[in-house]
Amino acid sequence: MKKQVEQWVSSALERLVAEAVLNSGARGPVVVERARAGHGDFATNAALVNSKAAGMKPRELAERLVEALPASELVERVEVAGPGFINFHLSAAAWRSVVPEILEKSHHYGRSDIGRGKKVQVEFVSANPTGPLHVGHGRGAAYGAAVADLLEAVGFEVHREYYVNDAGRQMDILATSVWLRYLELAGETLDFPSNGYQGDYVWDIAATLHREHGDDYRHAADEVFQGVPPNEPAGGDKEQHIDALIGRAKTLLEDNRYRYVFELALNTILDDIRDDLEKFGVVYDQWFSERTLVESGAVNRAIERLRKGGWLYEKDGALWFRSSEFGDEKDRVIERENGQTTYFASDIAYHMDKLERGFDRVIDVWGADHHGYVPRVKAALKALGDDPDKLDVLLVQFAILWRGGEKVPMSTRSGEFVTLRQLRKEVGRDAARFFYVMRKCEQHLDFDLDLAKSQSSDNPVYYIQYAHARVCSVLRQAAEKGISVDPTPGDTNLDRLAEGHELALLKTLSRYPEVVEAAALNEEPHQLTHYLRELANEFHTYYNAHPFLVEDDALRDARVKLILAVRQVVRNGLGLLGLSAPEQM
RNA sequence: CCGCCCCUAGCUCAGCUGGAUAGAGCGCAGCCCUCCGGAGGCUGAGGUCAGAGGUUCGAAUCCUCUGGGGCGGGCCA
Repeated sequence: MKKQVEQWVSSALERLVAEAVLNSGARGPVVVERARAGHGDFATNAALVNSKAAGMKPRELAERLVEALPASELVERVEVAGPGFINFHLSAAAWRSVVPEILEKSHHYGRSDIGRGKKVQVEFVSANPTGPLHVGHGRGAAYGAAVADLLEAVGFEVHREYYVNDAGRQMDILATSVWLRYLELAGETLDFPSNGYQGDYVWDIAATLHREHGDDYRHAADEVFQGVPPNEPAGGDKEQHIDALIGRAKTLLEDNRYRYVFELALNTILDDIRDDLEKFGVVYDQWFSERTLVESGAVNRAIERLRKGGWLYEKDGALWFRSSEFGDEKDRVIERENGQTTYFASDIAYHMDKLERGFDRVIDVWGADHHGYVPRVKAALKALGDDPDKLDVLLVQFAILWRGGEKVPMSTRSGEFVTLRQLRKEVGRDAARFFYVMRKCEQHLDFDLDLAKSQSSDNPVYYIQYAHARVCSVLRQAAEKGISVDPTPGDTNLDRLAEGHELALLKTLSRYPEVVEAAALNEEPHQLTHYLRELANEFHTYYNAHPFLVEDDALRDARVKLILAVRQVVRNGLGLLGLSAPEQM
């Protein structure tokens, strides 16, 4: 509907240009938008932004534009208002046409091809595989998945990816933690490092190792801790302590056995994460391993490209990247004194690889605590000669859980965090997916667990899903009463839709494609959650005001078609957010 | 100290990228409805858009400064 109005406006503008009233070179941005109450259905600022180019007052130009508009029976009247807005009042027939459109397009209603098949990669979650996902990752998961689905809905070719940090020191700490727990299970007594991974899942992996391999990996605790500097509580440095332990693990287990423990830990956790996300309705096209970047030589290739560009230098025995030349605060190390490349080096290679794969656009969904990282990655892309504007980083703020009016304490360090799995179990997948995307990403999220669980109209998830179930319920009721319902999308009888509630619903239904488009292009799923709540509200209001299964065949047919359209749109919207549309609740 | 983000009704938040009289839910006050699912509906009160300047026909929206809050600032990931 909006597109239709936009066409009328632009054709009127063309006409004035042809008549030399307007200078074609100096046209400002013309916007057509949904008008607010009292200003018709759509409004455009076309006359305001072009008045200078036309050399006449805005209202005067507006009158000329109105005269130049093509005639249509969908328009009731057009008026000039305020400083020079043009307001369109559409006929009821125009709005009614949305019902057959929805019923015909069915689950395609709201989809479009404005993305023109451009390739977009969305990388999200990408949590280190050193433990189960927690509720912080959950928001990134729900947000990234929704953005990806929305972009796909408007015609982009979307590639969903999880970057697996399987090459860093954290993984060594994990493997060593598992081994130490295994030693304890095997009967050794030792002081577990304060910097090691404390969670129960580490015990679980250790138990698997012990169950399947008995004492094969056992070494005496004294031997393990031989020459290891003291831990922090004992007056030492915890980092040096854990690094020394990693060294001992590698020495004592030797390559292949260490590798085995490492892989066991990695794969167990990765499988768990994959399973967790799948049950959350989040599925990836690719799990991209950091290690393959190193092995394929991509990291070295990235470094070489930077070196050729003259963006590298050596200082204090390390290799530095001149990121400050490209807007970063300071230069960054990409290869350490000990010859190891940094995490940042991998990330440069990874983003280089993304663009080499031909994506027109790359979206990273990161936790907001990584925001300082954005300038250096963009700097690297610039230095490599790539276009940094192809990369869009969405920084997702933390979610704070509330239960019983109090913050749920979460300290990631001690392993005392709420896992995504626990959250799912407590509030269910649908509520979790919805609540996570209710706010735009840069907004802190207050996640009210009690509200998410409550089965009341205060809970937006239930309110919306109930609208869907209620339509289904009406249809069941009709079937019980032996009332036949015509499911064909024709427009017969629709002229019986004349109530104010019905007109309001029609207008809201017609807005859905615009909402999906805006939510997708702005990467803001919350626009869709707000819309769905509004639609549900209008439906419930309508339900309370008017009976649908009336005696009058034609009227009943029209109303049933309308609520079928509502059901379809609710279902489509929930689907894009990864929620189910239950037939009864 | 520096950088990024946030500040809109009592609370939680929208505000369609510069438009007309700033909106919704909860809460509060009052009222209606017992009908296809009461897991309702209607009305009302409630605002210096954190503050001050600036940009222009026009600012919650863009720019600068100030205040408050969050998060960062490793040869960690």
